[in-house]
Amino acid sequence: MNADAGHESAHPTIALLQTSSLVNVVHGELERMILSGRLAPGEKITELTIAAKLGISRGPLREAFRMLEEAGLVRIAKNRGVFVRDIPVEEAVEIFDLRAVMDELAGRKLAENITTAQLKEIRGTVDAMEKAVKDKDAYHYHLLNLKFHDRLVELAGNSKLTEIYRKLIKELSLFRRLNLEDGWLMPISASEHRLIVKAIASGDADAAGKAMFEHVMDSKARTIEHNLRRQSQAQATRTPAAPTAASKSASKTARSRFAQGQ
Amino acid sequence: MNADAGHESAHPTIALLQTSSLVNVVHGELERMILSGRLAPGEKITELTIAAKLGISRGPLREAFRMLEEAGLVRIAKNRGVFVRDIPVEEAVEIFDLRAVMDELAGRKLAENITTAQLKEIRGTVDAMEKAVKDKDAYHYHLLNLKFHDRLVELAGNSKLTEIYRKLIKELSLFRRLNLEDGWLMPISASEHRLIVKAIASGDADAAGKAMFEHVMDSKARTIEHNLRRQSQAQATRTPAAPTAASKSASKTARSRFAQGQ
DNA sequence: TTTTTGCCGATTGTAGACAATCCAATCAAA
DNA sequence: TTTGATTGGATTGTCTACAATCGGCAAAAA
Repeated sequence: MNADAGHESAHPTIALLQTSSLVNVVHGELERMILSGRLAPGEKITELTIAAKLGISRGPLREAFRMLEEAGLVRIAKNRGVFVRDIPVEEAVEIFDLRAVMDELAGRKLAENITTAQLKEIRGTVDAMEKAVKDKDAYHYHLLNLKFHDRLVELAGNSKLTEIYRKLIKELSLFRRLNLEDGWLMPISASEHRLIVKAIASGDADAAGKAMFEHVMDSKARTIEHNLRRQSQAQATRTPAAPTAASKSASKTARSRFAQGQ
Repeated sequence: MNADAGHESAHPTIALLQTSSLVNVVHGELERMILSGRLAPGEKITELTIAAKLGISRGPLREAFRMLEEAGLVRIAKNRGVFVRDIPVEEAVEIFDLRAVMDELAGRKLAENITTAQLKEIRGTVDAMEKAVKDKDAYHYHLLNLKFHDRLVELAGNSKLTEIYRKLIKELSLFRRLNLEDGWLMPISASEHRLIVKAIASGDADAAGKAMFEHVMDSKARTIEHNLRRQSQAQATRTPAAPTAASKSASKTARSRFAQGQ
């Protein structure tokens, strides 16, 4: 009977078995499939299909679905099934507004508490982002951008903030018009990241908070504009082309009103 | 084939059956039991007990538990069971900081968009709160205070903000030291509510945001102070009294380290 | 042709059964 | 007395089976 009651620091694979049940594993797997787009927004998820594919029964699967529902990634319609959620523009806008004040809070905390080692790490990420811009590697830039913001929020030291922030980011990734089909948003925002880091490094909480806030709001504006452009453009090609084919494919892919929030 | 496909506005009880499964009902019931304190923080919830009490099988119950876990109200420890979560002070502080910026956002939006009818409604709630203060009815005041803030956030018109706000409030109610044992916090904050309403009514977004922010931070400070006082006082009575009896009761009540977040 | 009605396959909702794991009490040994 | 192993009861994890519901298709009626 030494220090820890129980088995805190066992062998990693043992610890995994002790903490992870089938439900947890399946939940993680489904989340990855959804966030990667392998399960597309609006798509219906049939229990038996997934259960057979993963080689498990429906019980744990249904528990995982309930977790994903609470996380806002799927929608469960009684007697009808589970659908990957499709975030409407209005909700995306709301999330941006919320993110903005959360990032602002993160910026303020960071300006007050960040260490030089952490600053160095962040600068490294920004360097990598600028390199990705030079290489015109939009996908890599996208990943680095996610990492940049996630790390900043994490370093702010408020775990609840981090938790909610990540939840929102996951939901936002279901706003499909944002990142699919014609590549990721091109990095107009690259230079803003330098400004953010600079403001944080200066220790000026107001400036850092404002830099973060404005950055998110800019991102919001770009996303909306991008969305409007895509929408009108899609309508322009669809209307004169083949209206029947469009409605046909809409009913064919098991997309439905159940995908969106109520 | 008129307007709505399907059955939008059916008879209320029918609509209930169409949307609510056992899982939803049980989830709501458990949530009420937890938030009301009938299931206390740290307490273990045994599946069979609840299942028998509600007259259902374990399947839907387990799904409801997963939802509650994701909502942060319970903690599931593999092979060990479900425990009502006990929010530690540090987490409560984090929630307050987060709430502060969310309420600030709400205040700003309200200053820009609130209608006179809504203002009247809010003023009515504040009136009721002041009456409760006069009557020294702390419990009623507590309820009105919750309603006041909840309604303000709701009127801000950002449904995602509302959703997260409510989630945080629920979690915060599991910070048991906050509201139990020696009555609710006495309403030192009563006059601040008038200031908030006044700032919102003036249409000054900065002022309204600041008023909301400061109010939450004051609430945070009071809560921490209150908590520290309770803690030292509890220690003072416990240490000289009966140490063995204390440890005994601690093991008797099925409270455990699994109740808190990791 | 258009609408309606009844049926059938497919899918989900719930319950019950079995296997795996944990906790506590008991007992043996130092 | 304390430490360690063992064993039995209780509880959870998972699976399978059955009941309820839904959506689509075809046949019948208008």
